Formats: sequence, structure tokens, C-alpha cells
Amino acid sequence: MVARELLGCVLVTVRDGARTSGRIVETEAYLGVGDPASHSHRGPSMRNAPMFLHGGHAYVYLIYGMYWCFNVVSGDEGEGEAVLIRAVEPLDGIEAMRARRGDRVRRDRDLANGPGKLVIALGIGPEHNNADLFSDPRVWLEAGETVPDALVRRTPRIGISRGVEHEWRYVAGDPGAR
DNA sequence: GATAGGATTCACT
DNA sequence: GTGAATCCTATCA
Repeated sequence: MVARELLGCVLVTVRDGARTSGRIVETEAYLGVGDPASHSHRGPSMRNAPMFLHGGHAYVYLIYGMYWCFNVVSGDEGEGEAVLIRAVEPLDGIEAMRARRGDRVRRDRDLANGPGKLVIALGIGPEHNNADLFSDPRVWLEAGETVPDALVRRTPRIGISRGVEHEWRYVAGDPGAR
């Protein structure tokens, strides 16, 4: 499952000349038709169109009218599968992240330990929707340390009301994750 | 054309 | 622990 493989990978962004990166420590898998919690389960639409591209594209959408969430498309073209990045561990550009997140953030690990937070910390926005993570100069993925199975926890997905029976949330066993 | 609700976060009690 | 902020999209009349 791609959501499992993404744990430990490094998400890198460059914005305004500042490079920021974070190690992925929490993900959630969303399938296409058949997964009632997924935006794509009713088929392609204006909003979820990027999910139906081939794997490696970015899907960025607005949630609750105020926060953006970042997904990595994980399926083949037409499948509608994607992985929501829920949390990263800040690596490079921590100063830039603090500047974007504001003074309220005390600990480094609070900079990006949530879907809406990491998007702000890394400077991701709606302009990154549809981006190809293999060729876009603003955002991409790099291989990182593989997280051993012993440190990976699986749990039900968070913040959804349907499809709760699937344990498709993957968390790297990091105490600060949440 | 109108309305309900959401893959969240933060301040406040 | 509870509730508000805020707006786009899908769904229904």
C-alpha cells in the first residue's frame, strides 16, 4: 500500500527561495469507487479530478472553508486513489516554517503535525493542485529512511463519518506525531 | 436556485 | 472538553 511506503519519505518544497522539507510520519489512504470516505467514490468531478490522474500527482483541496489538505495520488490513471499526508516531521527550513505558522507554535514538532498545519508550514496552497511531483520545481518527494514495521501503527482514519471500518491510517511510531 | 456539511484548527471554558 | 470560524462542492428541489 502506498500509504505505508510513504512513511519515512521526505516531502520537499521550495517557495520564495526558501527550501522546506519534512519527513512523512502520518498518512491515510483513500481509494476510488467503493470507499465511501473518499472524495472520488462517486467518480470524477470538478474538485477531485487530480485524484484520477496517474500516481505522483498532487491533490490539494479546501476543507472546512479555511484549511488546505495535501494528497499524493497513488493509483493509476482513472482509479481515483490518493494518500492524504497528515503529518510530517520538520527537517529543513524550520525558520521559514515558524514564520509561516506564527508565534503560537512552541515546539518544532507542532509545526506540521496535522494536515492543515503541514500545508501552511511547507507553503503549499491551491496553486499546487495538479502538480506533478516528479517534475514540478516547487514540490517533490525524496526517498528517506524506511520506517521498520515494528514502528508503524495502523488505525481507523480520522475526521470522517463513513468508511470508518478500514484501518487505513498509518502512523510512524514517533512520540510527537500526535 | 438553495442548502447542508466537510479527510481541521484554535481559542476559550 | 466544547464550539466557532468560513466557503466550496455536491446534492436536492
